[in-house]
Order: sequence, then C-alpha cells, then structure tokens
Amino acid sequence: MPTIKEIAKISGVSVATVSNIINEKGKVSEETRIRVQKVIEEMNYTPNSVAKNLKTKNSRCIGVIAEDMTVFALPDIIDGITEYCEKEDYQILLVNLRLYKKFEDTYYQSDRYGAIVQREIYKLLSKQVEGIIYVAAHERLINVLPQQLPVPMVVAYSYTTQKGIPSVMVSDEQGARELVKYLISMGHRRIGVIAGKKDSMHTRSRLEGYQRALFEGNVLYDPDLVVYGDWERPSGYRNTDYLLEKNVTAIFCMNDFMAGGAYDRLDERKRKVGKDIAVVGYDNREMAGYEKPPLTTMGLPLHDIGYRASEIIIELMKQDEKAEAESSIAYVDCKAFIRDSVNRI
Amino acid sequence: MPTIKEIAKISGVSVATVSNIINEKGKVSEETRIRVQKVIEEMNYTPNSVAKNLKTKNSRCIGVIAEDMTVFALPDIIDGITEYCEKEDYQILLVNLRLYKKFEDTYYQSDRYGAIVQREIYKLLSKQVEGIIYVAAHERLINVLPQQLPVPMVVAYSYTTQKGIPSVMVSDEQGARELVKYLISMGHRRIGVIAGKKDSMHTRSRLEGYQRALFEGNVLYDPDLVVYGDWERPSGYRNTDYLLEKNVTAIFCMNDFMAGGAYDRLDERKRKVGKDIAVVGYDNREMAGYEKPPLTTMGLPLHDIGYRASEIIIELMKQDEKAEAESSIAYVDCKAFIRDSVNRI
DNA sequence: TTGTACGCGTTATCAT
DNA sequence: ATGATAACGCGTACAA
Repeated sequence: MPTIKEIAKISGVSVATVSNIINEKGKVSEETRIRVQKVIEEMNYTPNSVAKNLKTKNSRCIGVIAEDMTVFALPDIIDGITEYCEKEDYQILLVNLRLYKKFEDTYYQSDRYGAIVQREIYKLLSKQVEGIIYVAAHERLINVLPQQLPVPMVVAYSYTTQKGIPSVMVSDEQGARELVKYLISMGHRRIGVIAGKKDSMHTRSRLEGYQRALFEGNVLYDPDLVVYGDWERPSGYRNTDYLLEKNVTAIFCMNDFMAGGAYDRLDERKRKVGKDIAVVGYDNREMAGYEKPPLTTMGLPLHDIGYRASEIIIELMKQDEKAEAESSIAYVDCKAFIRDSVNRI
Repeated sequence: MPTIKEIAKISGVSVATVSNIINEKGKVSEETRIRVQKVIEEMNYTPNSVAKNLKTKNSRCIGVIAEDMTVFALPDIIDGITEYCEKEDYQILLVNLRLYKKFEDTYYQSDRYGAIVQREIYKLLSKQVEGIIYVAAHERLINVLPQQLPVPMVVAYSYTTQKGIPSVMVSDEQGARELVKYLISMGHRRIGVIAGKKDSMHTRSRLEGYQRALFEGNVLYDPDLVVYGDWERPSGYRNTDYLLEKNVTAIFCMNDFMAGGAYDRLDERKRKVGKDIAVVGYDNREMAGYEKPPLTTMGLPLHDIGYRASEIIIELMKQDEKAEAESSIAYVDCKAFIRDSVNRI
C-alpha cells in the first residue's frame, strides 16, 4: 500500500500537488497531472481514508445496529439502507446484536440489554461514524438510547420518544385498513380477526385499521369477532373454529403463519378457501405464495423503511449541528398482494 | 467529543500519561491514575479509534462483501461472521452489492461485475480493513478477485482457485449422501431425483452424494431416475409424473421448493406423501416445516460457514505477512431435519 | 503552478 | 513516575 509521499517522490512533485490532483483542486498543469495520474495508476495507489478522516473529520460512514440479523424483517431493511447509502457514497459499519440468540425473545426486558446497546453505540462513535441507525426486530417503544449523542440517530422498525431521534415505522393501520376494505369490496360483512399477541404494537395498529375500514364501509364493529393468537401457526388453527361458529365469511389473520393455520383447519372442515370462505394474511412471507390457494396478504415495506431511515439520517447529517431533529415518526405504507384466497359474495 | 488533550489538560497531566493509563502501560502512580480515570468518566471520553488506527495500523475491522443481502442464505452467513468477530472484538464494514437487483440472476456473467467487486475491495482497503470476506449468493467458481491483496481474503459460499484465497463451502456431497442413505435405511431402493439446474455446483455435488449413497447401499445407479428441474416449485410439479412412471418409491428433490411442487402433483394423483411415497428436500427453507406432511430435508450450515470463514480470516490476519495462505477449500457439514415425509417400506 | 509546514488524535520513544 | 515530541498519512493555508 503506497502512500501519498511515495507517489510524490516517484512522480517528482510534492505531496501537495498529488493531493490537489486527487481532489481536483485545479491549480495544476495538465502536464504534471497526467504524469502523476499515471504513477497513481501504476502503483495502484488508494488514499488512506483513515488519515483523510482524521484530517477532514468526515468518515463517510454510518453505523447500523441490528437487533438480530436473522429475523426475517432485517435483511430487507438493511438492504434499503445500503441502497440509499450507496447513492450517497456512505459506507456501513454493521453491528449485529444477536439478541434473539443471547436472550429469549423478551430481550428488551433484560437489564443487560440497555447496557449492551449503549456500549455498541459508543464503539461506533469512537470509529467516528457520522450517524447511527438502530434497526429493531419488531415494532415497540425503545427508550434505552443515550441522550445527547454527538451524531444524529434514527430508529427503524420501532419508535422512541427520546428527544431528537426520529423513527420510521410500518403503517400497519393503513395496511390493515386497505386489506379489510378489499374484503368489504368483495362483499364480506362478517369479517373475523385472528389477531397477534395482545400487547404487540402491530396487533394494536392493525386492529385500528380493521375498525376504521369497517366504519368507512358502514359495517358494525363486533368485538366478538376478534380473537387473539400468538403469531404462530397453531394459534391460527386453534382459533378458526371459534370464528366459524360466529358465521364469519372472511378471516383476517394478522400474519401469514396464522393464516396458514387457519387454512389447515378450514381444510379439515371441508371449507374451501377462496370459494366458501375468504382468508387474508399479513407480512407477505415467502410461504404465502405457496399456500393452496395462494394467500392474499399485505406486504411489509421493509426495504422502504430502511431506505427512508437512511434518507432521514443523511439529511440530518447534512444539517450538521443545526437545530435538533424532532422525534417524529414517519410511517411507510404497506402494499397488498392480491392472490386467490378471497371469494366474492 | 473530548480528545485526549482535553483530558490531559483538565487532569493536569500530559497526554502521554493519559494514554498510558488508557492502555494500561504501567508506569503510572495509583494516585494520578484514579484522578485521570475520574476525569475520563466525567467527560465521557472515548478514544478516537481513527487516530489510533492511523498510528497503530490495526483497525480491528474486517470488510464483508455480500453479493446480495436479501438472498436467503446471506443473513445466516453474516450472522455467523458477526458471532465470531464479536468474540475477537472485530467490527464489520458491510458492503451490499445488491447484484440481484442491479442485474439479472446471471450477474456474474456481466462484464461490469468484476469491476464492481474490485472497486469495492479497494474502497474497503482504503478504510484499512485487516481482512475481507466475500460472501456469495450461491456456490460457484469466483475468479474476479484482485491478485496480491495487502490483507487476507476468504470466500464464503463459493470457491476460488486464485492463489492465497481460502474458500468455505457447504458439503453438499455429504448432505445428499446422508439424506439418501436415510432413504435407503427406510427401505427405499428406487429413488428418483429432481435435480437443480444442470450447471449448478450444488446440483453436481448433490448428485455425487446421491450416487455414493447408492453405491454404499449396494443399489444400482439408474441414470433414468434423474431428471433436471430449475429450482422453482413448478419444475418439481412437472417432473413428478415422469418419476412416477418409473415406479420410484421415493423422490429426492434438490431443494424444498421443488419438493413442494412434487407434493402438489402427488396430491393431485392421490399419492400420500409419507405413506405411499417418500419425498425429501434440501435447504430447510422456512416453508419446509409447514408443508403437509412436514418435509424431511437437509439443512444448510449457513451460520457455520460464516463462523468458519471468520475463524480463517482472523487466523490469517494473526499470521500477518507470513507465508501466503493456501487456496484451500473447507467444507462444512449439513444437518438433516427428519420430519414426516418419508415412509418405511 | 508548485512546495513547505502544520495539524488532526493517537501511540511510542526517550528524556527528565 | 511523568513529560516533550516525533511519527502515522493526509489536506490545506500560505509562501514561493
């Protein structure tokens, strides 16, 4: 790895001239430029960006803290982050907390959790990142972030009420509303719900969307048509009988797994999905398209969440030290995948 | 963000002393140590690791180039990388090439591809990473890596014959062999194969494993029992009839999607999987466990591949400039997931 | 147009 | 035990 000094010496100029050429600061004759350029080519010289960073104080690097890479939502979110960062020529320092592996799925209740997050943030800071995006594994309230960070921070797929930290979330309310409106447009009026866990933000927002769609469609909201599962397939299976007794013509499952469970039970009870009864899911997981019949579901805008989070953080970074960011929440819309699990009645 | 100078000034000592305290270089009285420590605490001082890196030339950072984050194998591989790197206190600079988005799925035939990879490698180098792991989206021969890199490089989930670059791959041969041996142990002799694309490494290796298992089980290899699909579900569906005509009692599909397609066709033909006929898949994709009956399949050691790749690269980094690494290939074993799709006959 | 000298935040060497 | 100072590789005034 040659340094700028060596390039200067070999081309017979000073380091200043080489630097000027690299950074296109004019003030250099065409003649010497091509001579030096040639040496740079030949030596395969790349400026040491660590030294550059030390001098100029911009690392063109943002830190991304992922709660757990292997949770299905994360890769797409990170993909969105990298897409925008590539456009803006920022690189990514990735931290994978591996929270699901280290703790149970209630890691965020662990007292060690907050300390871990903060330690990683300070590590990132010591590497001079210009901003930090925290990517959660599922939506909830996050309040373990340090106050008064020297660089902007953004929370993706969760939210925080901490000052100056914007959040980017899925518009679950819009997604559920759109999906249920679709059901209504297909003639369904008695629409059962197999909800997720009761304390989940996703559950609450999707339920609101369901209620609003009903209201806008002039359908009375019947609380008895809502039953709670636990996001797992068996809970979809178990709760189907109850809704059938209520004579629903459609079942809105709050994720695709539970919809799969409902499929299983409906199959046993000889009710043909997409013919005798409608089922819709949420998330658009890979298996949704492979169910029989293919499941109509609401896709999560994961990529867009990551993309939006990067947009926000880079915007904040450009503003530099100016007015503190608001702790706003940006919602990104879901997009439906209409397949064959909904019949018209 | 305070600097070491400020800490020195405030504690009334020289920067050298502060540095010595931070790095535990002895030679400092207990008295001044605690005084300085206190200032460090109060000021919330963290050493600037960019400056430290410039001086000491170890960034404790490795570069990870992912061909496409959103391909199913990648998150687990990266997770494995991060696990080992965390233990060794290395951080990760992530590059997501997004190759599947930018090109077709034959990106590696594009002439731009090689240039892109090399550009990213030099970017990483300029950030002073101490090693680079290249994570491919599927196994094949990779030969676009630059020669004579100043830091070690390892290829994960593919291989290269380039000098000094070790590779880590799935032991497809072992996986297929184990799976087919299991079929044989369950009494099956006429075992049909729905293979992947003919030019895929995975296909070739898995076919070898199949043949070896047959040989070891004293079963004649009948080439007519092997048919080629394209990894997609419909190709599993299409090829099932052919194998049925050949009177196979078991079908080895080279991935879970094609196994799903076989399920579909078998269902139409009233052949009960796990009762009248056996089906096995490969990869252990999420949907495998949800098929009816749950699919017996061979799991890919993705996490372990990442882990192993980190082990190798960090080992190489420790060896420093010493003897060039061999361009060896490490194979990591697959692990079977026995479920309910194989009957005993 | 080109070169000199300094500073960025550290660590390391060598005095004191 | 502590401090002054020279690197590390680069960018940039300012001088030439």
